[in-house]
Amino acid sequence: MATIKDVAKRAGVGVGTVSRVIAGSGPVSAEAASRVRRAIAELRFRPSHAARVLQKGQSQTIGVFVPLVHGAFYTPILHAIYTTLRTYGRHMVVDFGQTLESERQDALDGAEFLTDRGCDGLIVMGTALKPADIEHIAELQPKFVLLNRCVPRFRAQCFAPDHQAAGAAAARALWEAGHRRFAVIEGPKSSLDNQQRMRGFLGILAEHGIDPEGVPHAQGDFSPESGRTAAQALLARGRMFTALFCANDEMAIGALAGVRQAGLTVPADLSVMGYDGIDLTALTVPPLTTVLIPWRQIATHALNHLLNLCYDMSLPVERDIPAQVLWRESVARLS
Amino acid sequence: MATIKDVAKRAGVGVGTVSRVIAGSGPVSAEAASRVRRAIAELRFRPSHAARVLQKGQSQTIGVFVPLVHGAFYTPILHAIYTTLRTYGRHMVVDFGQTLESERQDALDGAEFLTDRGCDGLIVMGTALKPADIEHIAELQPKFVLLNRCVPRFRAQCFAPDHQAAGAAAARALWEAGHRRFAVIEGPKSSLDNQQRMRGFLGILAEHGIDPEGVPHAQGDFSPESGRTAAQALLARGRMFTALFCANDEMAIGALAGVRQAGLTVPADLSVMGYDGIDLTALTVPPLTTVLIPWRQIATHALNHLLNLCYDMSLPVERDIPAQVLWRESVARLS
DNA sequence: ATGACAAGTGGAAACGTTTCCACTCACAGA
DNA sequence: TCTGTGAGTGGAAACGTTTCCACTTGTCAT
Repeated sequence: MATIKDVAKRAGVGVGTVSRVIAGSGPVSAEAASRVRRAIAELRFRPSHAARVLQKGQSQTIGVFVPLVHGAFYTPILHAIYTTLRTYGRHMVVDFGQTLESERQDALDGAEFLTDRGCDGLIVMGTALKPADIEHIAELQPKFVLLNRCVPRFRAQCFAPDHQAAGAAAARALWEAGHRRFAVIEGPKSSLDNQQRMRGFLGILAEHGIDPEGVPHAQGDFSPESGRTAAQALLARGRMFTALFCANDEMAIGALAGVRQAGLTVPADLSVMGYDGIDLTALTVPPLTTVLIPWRQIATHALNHLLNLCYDMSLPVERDIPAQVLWRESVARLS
Repeated sequence: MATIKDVAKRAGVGVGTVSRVIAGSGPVSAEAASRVRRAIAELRFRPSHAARVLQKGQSQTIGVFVPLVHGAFYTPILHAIYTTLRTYGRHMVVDFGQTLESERQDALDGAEFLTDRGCDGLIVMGTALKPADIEHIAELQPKFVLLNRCVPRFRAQCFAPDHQAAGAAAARALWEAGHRRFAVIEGPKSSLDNQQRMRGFLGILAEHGIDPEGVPHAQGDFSPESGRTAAQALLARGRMFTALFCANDEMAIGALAGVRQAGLTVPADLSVMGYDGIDLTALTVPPLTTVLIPWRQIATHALNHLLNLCYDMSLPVERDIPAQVLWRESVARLS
């Protein structure tokens, strides 16, 4: 591989000049510049990224950690971040967790990995992170934002939807449609955002005099398959409800399959409601009513904040983008 | 940030000794080793990845390019690669394309990006790549494997399923179930693997005396939404077929929705068949009959080959893992 | 005693950049 | 003619590792 010295020699200039041509910094005569550019082309010279990072201590790269690769939830967010980053000429390196159970350790490892790679800033997703974990991340790389997790200590760096309000909105929509008997499929206990939306949902029911303890619930792990089995388990106990609220869309999609396997039809026999608003919900059979969380926007604003932090930019940063209920066919209007 | 020199000073040894302790190479007395380890812990020393790569010319990292992030197809493959890599203590850096149309340029850019980052080897997915593109990649980084694309020049580095055989298997299954009138939803023209499976599919029909030209077909872009509109377009021309074959599962999922919107029921009125065997097909309504392509295994074997290339390992490498038809409920047996 | 050899060690050189400083011109103003 | 200025330039130093070579010790066989 050709180095900057080879280029300098071939162009008959010093290394400083070559560097200036490449970076576009400092003054270079037009004649020298063109000789350098030719030499670069002839030698197929590509600057060594490692040497650059070592020297400059900057890599123009943002590191992103997401708890899972597979599944339909995280990748659109990744895509939004990636697209934005490209428009600013920056790069992205991603690290993934393995399972939801190992999320905490994975996130810590991921933060180490990404920091070691010279990332100028970090975006960390995950709701199972304890405050101590976040302190640890902050120590590794103070320039970071948290997605879907909020801790007081780093409030300014936290970007998360109001899950409790969104859960409440779901309950209100169902109630207004005439539903009075409910069941829920929860996400994993470790997921703080799951707890929040369930609190919001059950809180509204309580306002209407329904004891949260009396609401049948099953637990899944956010995967479609877990939604299917949870729905079947719920139905096996007897059909004591008209509306089934799921903690995320993927489980709701599984629930749709589970309900069908139980010989029931959605929404004639049972209504199903999801949460998140992933694209696929528009194309299920029947199309899924869900709560649209503006994940892409939230991620973009989190990224903007991080870019401001890392590169002294002044991109607009908005918080509190509201969720909204997406009415489709999987919920019957009983009234 | 503490450097190796700081550690050496604090431990009262030379930098060489510290390096040997960290790498576990060369002889070090137990006493010196423990002093070094303590100094490392006290100073919270983390070796600079950039300096290492610069010095060693190796990064223990494999770069992966996939044409798209979002969508359900690529991420399980990514997950499989990632998991395998971790078991060998290696890392992964991913780069993504933006759209299917820009795949060629994206792949080239991706290969540059990943090579610059010091990746020891590359896995490149994408079926739109021309031989010249691949030459270009080979020049950048000779240690690479191609996933889902085959060119004679680099035969040993190519890992792809036999799409033609798999397409033929789909047609045979449909024929044996008694179907005689067909329609297809194709993928984009630029996708070579789409062409292959269609050739396989239509070839079998031709063997049974059906003129491929007479088979109604619509075109999608592999996305669910495009499958929905394609199905509707096909149906709008009149229901002249009993079985609809889709070039991938995501379009098939969309087709399911499209058929429903047209007021028809799957499989009573119309059978739908997918291709790929993504996990979600087990949970659609109705569950989707599809051709299971062993993507995870293919990816793993491609990775094994690459690891052998990069790190002188001797992992087993298998090719020609057969596809198989996954019978579910979306296809009616007419006979 | 002497030589051979291995274990253990320190530090210089090298990896390929960027940055900074010192230097040379050419030219304008006095 | 001299002086100041700024454009243009070359090259040394620095970034933080690994590797290699040279050196000191200690042990063992002769």
